[in-house]
Amino acid sequence: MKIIEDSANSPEEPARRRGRPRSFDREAARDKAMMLFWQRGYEGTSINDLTEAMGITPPSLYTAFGSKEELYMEVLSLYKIGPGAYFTEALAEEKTAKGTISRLLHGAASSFVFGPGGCMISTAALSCAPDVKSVADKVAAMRSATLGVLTGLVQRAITDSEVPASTNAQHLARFYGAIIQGMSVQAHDGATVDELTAIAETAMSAWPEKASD
Amino acid sequence: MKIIEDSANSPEEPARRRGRPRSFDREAARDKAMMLFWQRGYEGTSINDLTEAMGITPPSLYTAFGSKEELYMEVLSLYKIGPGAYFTEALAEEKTAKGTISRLLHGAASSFVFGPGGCMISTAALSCAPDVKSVADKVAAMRSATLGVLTGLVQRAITDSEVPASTNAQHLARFYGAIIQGMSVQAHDGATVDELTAIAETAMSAWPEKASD
DNA sequence: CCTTTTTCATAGTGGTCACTATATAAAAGA
DNA sequence: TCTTTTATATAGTGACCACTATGAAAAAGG
Repeated sequence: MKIIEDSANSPEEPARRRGRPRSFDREAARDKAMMLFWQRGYEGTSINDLTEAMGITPPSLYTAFGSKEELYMEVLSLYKIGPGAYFTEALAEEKTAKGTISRLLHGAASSFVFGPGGCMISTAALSCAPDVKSVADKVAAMRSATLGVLTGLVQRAITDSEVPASTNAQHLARFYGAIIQGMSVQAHDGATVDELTAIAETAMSAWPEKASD
Repeated sequence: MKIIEDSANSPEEPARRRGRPRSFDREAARDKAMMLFWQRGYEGTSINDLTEAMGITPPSLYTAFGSKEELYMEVLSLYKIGPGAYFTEALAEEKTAKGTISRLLHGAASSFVFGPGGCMISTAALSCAPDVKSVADKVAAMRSATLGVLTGLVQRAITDSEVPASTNAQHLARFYGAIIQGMSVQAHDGATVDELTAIAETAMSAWPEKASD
C-alpha cells in the first residue's frame, strides 16, 4: 500500500492515459520556454512569445503547464538540474569547503556563458511590477537558500578546523555569493569564460587559510 | 555670439518663457519617477504608475520628459549624481587605487541600502523583451564604462608601482566590478549595510599587495 | 485687445497582455 | 457503439500597454 501518493510522473509510461494524447513533446516545449525566459526574463516574455517558440497554442500551454507563473517555476526547477547542476555537483563531490567553493566558481564561469548568458536564479526578477511580486519572491527565496547552503558549508569548515575559528561563516558565504551574482551580471553583458574564470581565481585568493602549525 | 546653443537648463530662471507655465515641480516629479523605476525596473513601471506617483497626467509627462525611455535615461543621469555619487567622489578624492576601491566598496555598501535597495545601474535591465533592448543596451553600456574606469584605475596603479607589475588590470577590475554587482543583488534582497560592508572588506583582502622591499 | 506659445485636462487610440469559452478531435473504458 | 476523458484549434475576453488628438487655459509679445 502506498502511503505517499505518487502523482504519476514516470518519464516514459507505456500505459496510455484516457483522453486524446498530447500532440507535442512536453519536455522539448519546456526547454524552448526555458531559453526564452532565460533570455528575456519573466516580465519580458509573453504567452505569445512562448506559444510561438514552443509551437503550440495557448490552450495547450495552459493545459500542459497551468499558467505562465507555473511554467516559469517548473523551468527554474529544470534549470537547477540542467545548466545549474554544477552547483549541487560541486557540493556533492568535493570534500573540502575550499575545494567546493573553488569548483562552484569555476563551474559558474563555464555555465554562465552557455545559452543567453548568466544565471537564471542569481540575477533574475530583481525589479518587477507589483503583480509579479510572488514570482520575484520565489526567485529571491532560491537565492536566500543558496546563501544558506554556502553558510552551512563554511560553518562546517570552521567546525572541521579547515579555516580559522575566527571566520564569520555568513560573511564569507555572502562574499562568495556576491562573486557568483557578479559573474552572472557580467556573463549577461557578454563576458568570456576566461574573464569569468579570472574573477573566480581572484575571489579564491581571499580564502581564509589557517596559519600553518 | 553663442557657438554652442545652451538648451536653457538654468535651474532657476526668473525670466519666464512664453507659454502657459508648468504647474508641477519637474525635479520633484523626476525624483518620484526615479524611486518608482528603481523599485520596479523599466519594464515593471507603467506610464500609469508614473503619472499617479508624479501627480500629473500623461500629456504633461510626455511634454516634460519626451517618452518613457527618455524619462528613464534622465533618471539614470540623475541617479549617477545623486545616490550613485559615491562612485565619482571616491575616484576624485582618493589618491591610491587601493584607497579608491576600498572607498568605492564601502560607499556602495552604504548607498545600496537606501531607497528600494541595490544599484540602478549594476543590476538593472539584465533581461528584457526585445522591444526594450535599446534601454537595456544603454544600461549595459554604463556598466561597461564602469569596468573601463576601474581598469584604468588599476592600470595606473601598475604604472605607479602601487601593485605588482604582474597584476592583470582588466581581471582585477572585473573582480571588483563583480563585487559591486553582487552587493547590489544582495541589497535588493534585503541585505543590511553591515552585511554588505563585510563583503567589501573580504573583497579588499584579495588586493594584490606588493612584496615589501 | 489679439496673436502666439506652451501646458493643461479629458478622453481616447490601436495594440498587446494573460487567459479562456466553445466546440471538435482523438484516445480509453464499458 | 457509446460514454468519458483529455487535448486540440478557433476565436475571442476584459484589462492594461505606451502614447496622443483635441480643445481649453494661462502665460508673454505686440
